[in-house]
Amino acid sequence: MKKGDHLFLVDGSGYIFRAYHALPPLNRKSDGLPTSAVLGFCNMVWKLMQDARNTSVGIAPTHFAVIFDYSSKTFRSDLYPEYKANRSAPPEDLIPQFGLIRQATVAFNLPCIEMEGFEADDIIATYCRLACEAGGDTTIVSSDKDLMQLVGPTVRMYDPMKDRRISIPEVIEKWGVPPEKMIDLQALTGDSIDNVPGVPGIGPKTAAQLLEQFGDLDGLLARASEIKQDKRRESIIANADKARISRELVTLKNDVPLKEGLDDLILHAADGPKLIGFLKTMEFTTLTRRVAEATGTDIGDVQAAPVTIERADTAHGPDVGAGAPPAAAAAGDAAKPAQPPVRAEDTPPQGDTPSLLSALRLEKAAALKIDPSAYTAIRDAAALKAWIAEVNEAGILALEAETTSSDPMKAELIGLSMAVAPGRAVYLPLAHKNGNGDLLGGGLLADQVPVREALALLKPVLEDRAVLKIVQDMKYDIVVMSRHGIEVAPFDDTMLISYVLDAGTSGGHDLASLSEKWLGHAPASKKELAGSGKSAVGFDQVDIERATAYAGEQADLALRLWQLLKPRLAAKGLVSVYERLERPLVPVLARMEQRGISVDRQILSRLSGELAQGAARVEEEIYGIVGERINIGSPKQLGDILFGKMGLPGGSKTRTGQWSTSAQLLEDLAAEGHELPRKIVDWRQLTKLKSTYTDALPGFINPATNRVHTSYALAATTTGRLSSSDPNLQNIPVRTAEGRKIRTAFIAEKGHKLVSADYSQIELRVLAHVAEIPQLKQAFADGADIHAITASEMFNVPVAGMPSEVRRRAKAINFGIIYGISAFGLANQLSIPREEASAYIKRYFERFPGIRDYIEETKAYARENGFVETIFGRRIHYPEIRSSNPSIRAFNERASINARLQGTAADIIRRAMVHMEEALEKAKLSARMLLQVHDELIFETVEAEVEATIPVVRRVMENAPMPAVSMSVPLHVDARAADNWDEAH
DNA sequence: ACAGAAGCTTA
DNA sequence: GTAAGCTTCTGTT
Repeated sequence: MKKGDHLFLVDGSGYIFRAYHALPPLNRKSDGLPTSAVLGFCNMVWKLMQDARNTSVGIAPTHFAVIFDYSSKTFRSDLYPEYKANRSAPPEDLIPQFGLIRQATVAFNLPCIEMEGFEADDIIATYCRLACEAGGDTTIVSSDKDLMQLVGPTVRMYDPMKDRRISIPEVIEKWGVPPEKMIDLQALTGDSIDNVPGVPGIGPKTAAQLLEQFGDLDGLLARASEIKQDKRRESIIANADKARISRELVTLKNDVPLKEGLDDLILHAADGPKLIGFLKTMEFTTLTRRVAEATGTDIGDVQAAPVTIERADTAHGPDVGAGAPPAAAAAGDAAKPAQPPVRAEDTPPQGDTPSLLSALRLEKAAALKIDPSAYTAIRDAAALKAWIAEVNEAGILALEAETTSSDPMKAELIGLSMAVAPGRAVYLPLAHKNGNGDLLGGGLLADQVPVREALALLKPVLEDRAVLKIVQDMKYDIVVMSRHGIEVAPFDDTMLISYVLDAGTSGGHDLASLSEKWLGHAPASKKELAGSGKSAVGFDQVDIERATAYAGEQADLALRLWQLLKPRLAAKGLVSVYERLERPLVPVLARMEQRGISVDRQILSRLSGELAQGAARVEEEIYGIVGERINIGSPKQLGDILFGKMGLPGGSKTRTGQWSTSAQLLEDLAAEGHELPRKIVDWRQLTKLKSTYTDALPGFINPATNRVHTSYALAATTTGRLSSSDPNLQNIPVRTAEGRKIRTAFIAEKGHKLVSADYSQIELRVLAHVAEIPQLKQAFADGADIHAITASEMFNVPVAGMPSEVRRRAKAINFGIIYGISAFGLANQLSIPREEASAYIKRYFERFPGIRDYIEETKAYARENGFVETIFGRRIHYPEIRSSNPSIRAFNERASINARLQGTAADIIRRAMVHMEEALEKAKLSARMLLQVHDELIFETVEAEVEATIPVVRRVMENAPMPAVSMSVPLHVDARAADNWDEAH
């Protein structure tokens, strides 16, 4: 090897696992032999040999080798017996592929290198050193962090699956340290997969910071006492030995006694017939053809070459432990019948009745073929004007905003897709960029109508009362468009129509699910267009042609679904649910989300500090009792310590066979006098509050508005409730004093107050109304203590002077009814024997026979119809209510009992929200709704109007069922104002 | 990277 | 016993 030569080292073992998991399963057609990893490997090697210049590598190889692990037993196991000890056997269908990939390597005319007692990584390290000494360059084909220590001026890595080059800057970017410090970093962080211990509590971020500060691991260990953070310092001092042994484990050996020298790795031209013979045997038709073309071989001249297929018990692939089960299907076995093809065909839409099926067929016959290539892009103002004329003619317009973010408060508008009839869709690109953009908005692609001009042209149509806009998930588009000064109306929302028709049936209400369900068509996914996870790009980076096909289809599908679904609302008597409870709530919620709520950063930061201190203190106490520094956050480790090492009693197992460490169980142990469980419960509370709330919330403060904007989902629950996410503001702590402090951070603007108004016992009131229970109705009419009345009825004790325990039990039963009571659940809740719980329920039904009737009637109705209804007519489906499995059936029965109550309560507050804005406006009040938490509404209002606002809010909420339904039980709303949410609640 | 389990928060 | 969403850990990369 000489200067200018280039050595490629492929980490064969690493690639096998990655390819196996990343690629869809693939089986040889003739006999089902699994081959996805083999094909991935062959494609990758072929590509590297053909066009390394065209990939991120940029250089063609002169030397090439594929390196494999020989077995899991290496010198490291002697150093540290636990090393890689918890590796399990590879998946069954991967086992035969280890051998095949070695044979593929040989077929490619490439050296296939492995060495007993050493890992592939050590061999790679040794070749790296040799190549470097000879003056050559090296590319390691792998993305394994264990190899990053080898990166240097002449050595880089290449990730073939992401086409990404990893050299010194990329290592620094990813890990915060240069390659030569990777060993020390790994020694500190450890590796749970390989069982490298590291130092507990030190992750990559901390490790990088420490190495920056102290130079290297030895420096750090020598001067560990200087570390300021108590816990960190002690952990490092206590675990110095672990760090040193970890360093030995992760340091790659670069003096492996190799059989093949660098000259043995010189790359030879592919032997066409030999390679094609192998590929033919594997039945890789596309690759076979490509290789044949490139090598000038006639495929017909080549016979498929025999291959050897190893069974698990003979293969010496890495990590195939001695205890690995033999592969069930040694795939070449001729006696085995061919397995079914693995790439499953699209399943046809499911209908549950013959009439639905036939209706489906009719519609599908009527539906035009969906052809994304037929959509066009609007590239100038003249075309846009022509399109607008077409829209006015049609009177309907399906619409979707294409943006850069799923958060509508941050999303930049990139384009609009529009459709006026099935198959007649266009895409209007507005802000697609070429990737070379600068801060001044350069990089904008040519031939796009300027945003301002386009929106000015579109605004009249989008706001035209005579043009119905059809949108899938309108709330998102309302927020985005209103940020551009356009109030889109009127509209229909296909997601909400589906939700009203089909809440509770399987499948979501998103466009892709609806398209598959009703049109039998899987739309192009955004993932395919823009990638996913870290490598995702903004929609502005998608080229306009591909964006047109994708976006046009979205609008086309929304339009077709609307045509299909809208008539069904009337057919099923659900128009008023849609028009009164769903559609009008959309703009209301859009405004609430846009307003957001003010959150005090300083309060949260102070709380975070307090919680951190508290948690650290409890943590030390726990370590003191346990005697080692376990990860308290790991239920697995915790279970082992509590019930194994410390031998605490009881302990049930979860369904995965782990010890249960639930709060309930730990509380019980604490009650028996054990001190450790109490501390664990405390620790969990502190860390939960910190991670979920005080640490996370500041990250949701929108820099532009300085407020937190949650997102409400209208179609996420089965019962009609809303849900809140990003952040979820419907589960902010309230039960404990510690938790409630978080609510003090939710504050009113200066000169304003927060008003909180919540329904009292709304679900029990609904129960009293629908089940017509005289005693409960009377109690609510009298404004009495409902749980005390229940207890008094059941146990014949007077309300005055009632022991709190008696009332508590009655309260649990009342809640139990709402949840579709079971003796098992009640017994759990009250920590009493199941027989006793049964007796309570029996007694309850004797005193309130109307409730038993209500329950039985609900079950019978659900069984008969497959759904239940709220008093406003909302339908909630329970397709499994007739299941032959008793536990599934019972679950559906309980859920349906609950759904009538929870759903009715949800409908009531929806109606209140729909009526609220108009009532406030009429009363000339400036109060604004900010949040909804199922039975509570939170407003912000100027201080001077607080007193006038509360009665209006209360009136709207208490009268919300009217005039649709007149309830026989009064609703009661408590409301108060304060500077923060804690005091207002 | 991502999925699932466990655990915890709310009404 | 009902209805949700988020974080951490774990186990496959």
